[in-house]
Amino acid sequence: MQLAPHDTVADTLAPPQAAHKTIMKRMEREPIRIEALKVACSSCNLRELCLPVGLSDDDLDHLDQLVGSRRPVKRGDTLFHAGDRFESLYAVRTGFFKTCVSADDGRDQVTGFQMAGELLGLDGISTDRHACDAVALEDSQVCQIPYSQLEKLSRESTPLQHQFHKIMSREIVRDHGVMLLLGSMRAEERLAAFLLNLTQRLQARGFSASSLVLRMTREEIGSYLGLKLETVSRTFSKFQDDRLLEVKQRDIRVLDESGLRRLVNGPSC
Amino acid sequence: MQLAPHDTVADTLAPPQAAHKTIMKRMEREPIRIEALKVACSSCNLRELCLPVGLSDDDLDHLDQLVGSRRPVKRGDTLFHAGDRFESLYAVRTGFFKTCVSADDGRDQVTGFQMAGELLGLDGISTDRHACDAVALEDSQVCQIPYSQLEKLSRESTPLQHQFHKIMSREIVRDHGVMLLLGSMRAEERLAAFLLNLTQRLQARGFSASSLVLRMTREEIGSYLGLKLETVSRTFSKFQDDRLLEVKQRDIRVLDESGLRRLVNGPSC
DNA sequence: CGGGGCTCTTGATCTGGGTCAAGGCCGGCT
DNA sequence: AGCCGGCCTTGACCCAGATCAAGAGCCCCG
Repeated sequence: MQLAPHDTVADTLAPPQAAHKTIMKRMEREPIRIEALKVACSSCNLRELCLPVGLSDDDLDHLDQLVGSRRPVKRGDTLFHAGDRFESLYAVRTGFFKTCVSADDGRDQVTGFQMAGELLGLDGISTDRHACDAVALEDSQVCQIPYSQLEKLSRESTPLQHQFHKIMSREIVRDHGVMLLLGSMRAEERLAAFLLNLTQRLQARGFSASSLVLRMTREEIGSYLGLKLETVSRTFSKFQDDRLLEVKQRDIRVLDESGLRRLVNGPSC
Repeated sequence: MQLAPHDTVADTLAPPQAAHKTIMKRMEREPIRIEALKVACSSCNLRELCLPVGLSDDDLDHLDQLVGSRRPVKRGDTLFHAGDRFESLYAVRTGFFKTCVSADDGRDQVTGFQMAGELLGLDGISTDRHACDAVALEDSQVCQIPYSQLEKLSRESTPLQHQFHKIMSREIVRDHGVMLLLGSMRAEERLAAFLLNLTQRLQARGFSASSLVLRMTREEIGSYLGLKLETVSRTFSKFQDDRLLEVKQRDIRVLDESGLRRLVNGPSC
């Protein structure tokens, strides 16, 4: 079982790096007017990974009106806190986030890592308050989607409604995959599953499947995987000894993907 | 943090035992005509725990038309399998279910236990196929909710749409709570959290908060909590030694609820 | 009402990953 | 450039929970 499929993603996606560079250049020229920078869903290169999947041009126009403001979030900043009033969902445009819940006694658990095209804030719908913190792990931009307007629009557009439901359902399926991982896998299997999931999502966004830069610390990986940071570090080293990976701090090169896959599926036996 | 809040439940709910007994009596008299037994959402004593929360009488009438058939599921029978085509959601009317996902290598993980008023099948929306098995742990009845009709109706009724979204979101929040449990709690804390969650949900349904009959085996509890059945059994025994519980096989009596609560929140330290 | 097969309990032992501790690396800031 | 603090690695040791094993309770069915 794949940890978090995201497998409805279109394969025909154009590599997003180029557009990203353009934006960056523009940001250098006009550092003050970032927030005014309006990019419509209809012309966004993430549309096949994000909310607009399967929408007609007409529906897309409506969505464009809804997704008004873009918002930069600096590395380390919190997009929303648990307990904050829930008003909007956020689609990651560029960058990388983590979400985490905390227990009363302060222990906390990373519940996910989100990259371009993924939605943040779905947990807030249930009680009108966010149930987790969302923190940017690098300088990022999000598109703000006012929830009441999304509900309104999805009453008018069947494909949008359908797509939104699919995204929520996919989050539930993903969570169940993480439960399987946390409940029944051993450290090596967990880390292998995690890496395969990351590379797969990066690949869907036009990046290399074999080399990646981790945006999170060993501790954050550990929290997500139910392991201590020392165990994560040791397991990385073991994978390196076994010629599955090349690890240099946060730079990872996958040398033997099928080896990782074997680890996840059939354990040692 | 509560494991799975379900805290939007109305406190004013009439105890369902009485109605349950009535149904049971009727079932004894007319064992063959069970399936014809039509109970509308509008007159269902679970309506404050189920999909109809917050609906107007008018909307309820529409929902009644949608939720046509009721279906008995015998103990041990599977309501749906992973991979089955997804067509309907199911609301548990009476009885008790577990849902579980399985890895390629056969290991499986119980992802939840569902009781009266809770929805089964939400994971199917994402790929049009169910992603887990749903198995009845006692003789049960479910209301079948054809999904396409639910989508249609929720385009026409804002409160229904809103309630449906809340239910999906609540499932996501619940899953995150389970991740916290699996990722960072120790055996005793996990079992205590599990028991508190169960008693809370039973209480919301009008049952005693202090005595319950487990419908699942030690192994199923263990799978859900990421523990082996021996550990579950030992932890029950320990709780009994510590005067927190009285345990006789599947009959559990909670002797010290706040003791359990203390275990979950502030661990030993 | 007696036998067989699940469950559940309990004991003995083992081990994967946690804990504690000591350095090393690296990037940001003065 | 050089220092400081946050990350990361690695070693030594320990312990919670897994594993293996034996037997007891309970329920269904003939």
